[in-house]
Formats: sequence, C-alpha cells, structure tokens
Amino acid sequence: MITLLVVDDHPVVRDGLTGMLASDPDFDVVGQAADGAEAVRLARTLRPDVVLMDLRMPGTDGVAAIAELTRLGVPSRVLVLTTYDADAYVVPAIEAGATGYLLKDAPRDELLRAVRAAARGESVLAPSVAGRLMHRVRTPGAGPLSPRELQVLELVAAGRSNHEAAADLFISEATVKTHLLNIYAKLGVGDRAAAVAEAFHRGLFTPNG
Amino acid sequence: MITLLVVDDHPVVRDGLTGMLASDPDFDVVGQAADGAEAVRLARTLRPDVVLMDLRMPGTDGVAAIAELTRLGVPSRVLVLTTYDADAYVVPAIEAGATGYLLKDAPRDELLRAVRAAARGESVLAPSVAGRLMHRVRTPGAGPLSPRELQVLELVAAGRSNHEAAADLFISEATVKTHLLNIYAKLGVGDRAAAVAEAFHRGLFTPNG
DNA sequence: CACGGGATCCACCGATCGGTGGAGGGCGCC
DNA sequence: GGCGCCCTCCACCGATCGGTGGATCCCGTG
Repeated sequence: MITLLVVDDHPVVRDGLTGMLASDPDFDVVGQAADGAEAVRLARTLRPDVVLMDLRMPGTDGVAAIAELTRLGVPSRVLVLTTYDADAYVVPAIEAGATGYLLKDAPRDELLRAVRAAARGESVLAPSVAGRLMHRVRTPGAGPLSPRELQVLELVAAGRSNHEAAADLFISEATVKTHLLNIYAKLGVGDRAAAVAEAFHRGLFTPNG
Repeated sequence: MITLLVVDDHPVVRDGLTGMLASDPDFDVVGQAADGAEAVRLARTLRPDVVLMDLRMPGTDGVAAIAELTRLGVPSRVLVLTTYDADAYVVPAIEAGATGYLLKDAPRDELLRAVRAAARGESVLAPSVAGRLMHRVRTPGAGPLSPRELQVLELVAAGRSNHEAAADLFISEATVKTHLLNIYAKLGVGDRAAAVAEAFHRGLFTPNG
C-alpha cells in the first residue's frame, strides 16, 4: 500500500489524480494541497510515501516546497508532475531533491508505474526531461544567469534601453552592456530580442497577460 | 440531465473532469477526446449538450475544432476550459463560436455552475477573461498582427537582423523596418526586444524548449 | 592565502536600429 | 467605383547597440 499527497493548484487536476489513483487498491491518497506551503505542512504530518507535486503554483511554488521538504528531512519521495519541461524548472527541481519528473500528458499507466517506482526510491524521468538533463551535463559553460543578469534582461524585455536600465538599477550603462554581453554568451544568442525569446523558451520568463 | 463531451490532451484532466461531473447525477459524460479532430468526430455522432474543450492540443487545436463545429451546425454548446487566458486564445475562441471561457484554476462549484449555464445557452466568462474582452473592445486601433508581421517578428525573435530577415523573406530591408514600426504600434512597445516579450505575453508565441 | 566568479566601471568604434515622411500596387467589401 | 487594409519600397538622420580590451572590488571555497 502506497500513501500519497497530491499537490496542484487546479482542483480539476487534484481530483483527476486522486480519482485515477483511487481506482487502484495499492494507492491511498491521504491528502491534497493547493500550494507549496500547504504541501509542506501536510507532508510533515501525514508523511506520505510519495508526494505528487506541481511546480507552478501561487504563493510558495513547487521547487521551494521540495527544497523545504528536503531541508526538514521529510522522508517522502517527491514526484514532480507538471506541464512544463523547460530548463529553468527541471534542473532546480531535481537539485532541490525531487525523485522523478513527469509531464502531465503522460498516459495513465505510465503515471501509475512512475508512482510505484518513486515509492521504491527509483528515479523516473519523462523522456524529454531526461534529454534535457543529458544536454545540461554535456554543455559545461552554459551556466544559468546570475540574479543581476536576470534583472537586466527583465528590464530589456520591458523595453528599457541600456541607458534606462542602468538608471533603474543605479549602475552605469557600461555595466548594463557588460551584463548583456554575458547574457548573450550564456544564452547562445546575438542580440537583445533573441535573448528575450530564449528566456521565454527556457522558462526564465513566464508569459502572463 | 446534461450530456457532455470532455476534450483535453491530458488524461489526468480528462479523468478529473469526468470524475468531478460524474459525482453529480445531473451530468452524464458521454465521451472523451484527446484532440480537436476526435472532438469534432465525437460531437457529430454523440451530439452532447455541452463540449468542455481545451485549446492547446496536438494536431487540430481547440479553436479550429470550435470553428468546425460551428460550420457544421452542430448544436452543442462549447465551453472552453483552459489554463491560458492570453489575448491570442480568448478572442479567436469566442469568435469561432464558444459559449463560454473558463480557466482551469476555477473552483469545483464554479465549474459545475458554468456547465449548467452553458447548457442553457448562457454565456459564461471567467473574470480575467471578461476583463480581456472589455479591454479589447475599448482598444479600437489595436488590431491583431497581420500574417506578414508575425513572420517578421518571429525572425526577429530568432535573432535575425533587419537585413537578414529581409533576405529570408525575399523583401527589402525597408519593408522589414516598416513592418516592425507597425508591429511596435500595434503591440504598444518601442523596440524589438519588448515586442518579442509582448508577443509571448499575448500568446502570439508559445515557449517551447 | 590564492583562486574564481559576480558585479562594477571605462573609452572607443562601426554596425544596426528606430523614426520620419513619404509612395504605389493589390485585394476584398460595401 | 471607392474605401480600407496589407504589403511593398525609398532616402536620410540621430540614437542606440554590439563588441573589444581592459580594470577594480568583494565574497565564498578550497
């Protein structure tokens, strides 16, 4: 018997997962949470075998929740289940201590197999996610953007010129340009427009009307 | 008794919706589909009262499916249920003939109420979606990008210079610049980087690793 | 302590871009 | 036919940007 905690901000998905898992007598969903903070609270008291965790949630997000569980030494295995397979989600989630990473378009039986595997402590990765990880280890110099670089890129995406961005950050325009050159190198692009596009592709930015 | 067709490419969501609706004796889920083409096929034969339709799906997407149902004169009401509330989805879906537009983070009871309302032929809109529509009517000159403009913007997002983009499209650089100026005006931005960001925000571009 | 990395700054140059103010042809709709 | 929209093209200018090749400071790790 495997006990589970289902974490997702969409009620539809929570119910879907719970229902799907309830159809199998091996599984017992002992709790549900709609955000990261609630997830940590419930995981600490319920101590489920597996936590099915979405990443993008209002308030405390999934990665922060995973890190917190790891820090607290909660023995539950965390299986990430999300729609997004962007770099910016995959790597931090695994670094934070996730046991597996699945995408929501996974078929029913694959999900059930993954939960069983996670309960045994095995690592389960969706194919595209695995590919992303391989690519990551094979690309050494392409580290992530520093916080400052991300700030600069956000301003650029907001239409600020180098000069304006410098004023916003209380630094010189030269520094902004240096940051941008480093950003281009890290993202493998040649200008600010492509850098913004790449930031969206990597999940550094999230589209929000 | 309200008959329903559930359309979503995620098995988890399909099951979640079906389960949620099955708990109420007024509803009867008579079919499920994983993409737009299947949705049209099933809707024609099953003739459900309401079609719960996701928009982003592999193959035929939701908007195309809605348009096809309208064209065929299928009497089912279509209630869009998706994660995305970007301009580029909302307006086309409603133009295509959707009766309502809900977001997946809607609570359980709101969803049930919306389905009943849709079955009666009433229009139901999520608050943020309604806001978008209001804004749309209040902003007259801000029409959508033309196909050509979208092409240009895509090239710019890919890091092409005006000169390179012109070569790609077999037009002069002057034309590319004209298109870009029109794009800036339509998107309400001042440079190419901000235009790319705005395109992602409006759902004109979709992030994809 | 030494090393590396992040953040800051400078001067200088050529290339590119944003902006103006036009113009003409084609297509669909009323 | 006229109107509007889309696509196309031109010349010119100032502002901005990309790129080079440095430099200093601070901080945390080994």
